[in-house]
Amino acid sequence: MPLIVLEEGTVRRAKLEDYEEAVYTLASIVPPGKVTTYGVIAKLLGVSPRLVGKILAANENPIIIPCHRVVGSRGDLKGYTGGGARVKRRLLELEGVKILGGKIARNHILEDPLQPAARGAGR
DNA sequence: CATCGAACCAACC
DNA sequence: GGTTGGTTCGATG
Repeated sequence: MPLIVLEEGTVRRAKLEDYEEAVYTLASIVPPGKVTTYGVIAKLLGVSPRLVGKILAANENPIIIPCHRVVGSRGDLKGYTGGGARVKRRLLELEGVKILGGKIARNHILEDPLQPAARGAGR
């Protein structure tokens, strides 16, 4: 069972709009200079990574939603609407994210936005 | 490392 | 009922 939303005693299947809030929130808590992945968000919300992408793609608040801070699981930029992945890379670099060979350094990827700085600079 | 194919979840036609 | 999306992962060359 994917997800059930309760509303005043009413149950229904989860809609994309129900995930929007969660996805946007997770994306917005990602600090500058760091990024998260579609897979992570998807896992946290219990949805498929593509859904996350679709939500971010359909986000109506690209300004308050740093959708460019969401990248592929392997550090790939993947797509980005509103200019293309080209712009995405530029934005991330401006935030302080290091990108090598078109891929983001692993140390910039937050595997869990809910637990930032899981290991600090480490090791 | 690059490419191919299969899985996921919901929306759309 | 079938296809598509800002994906992901495993197997092969």
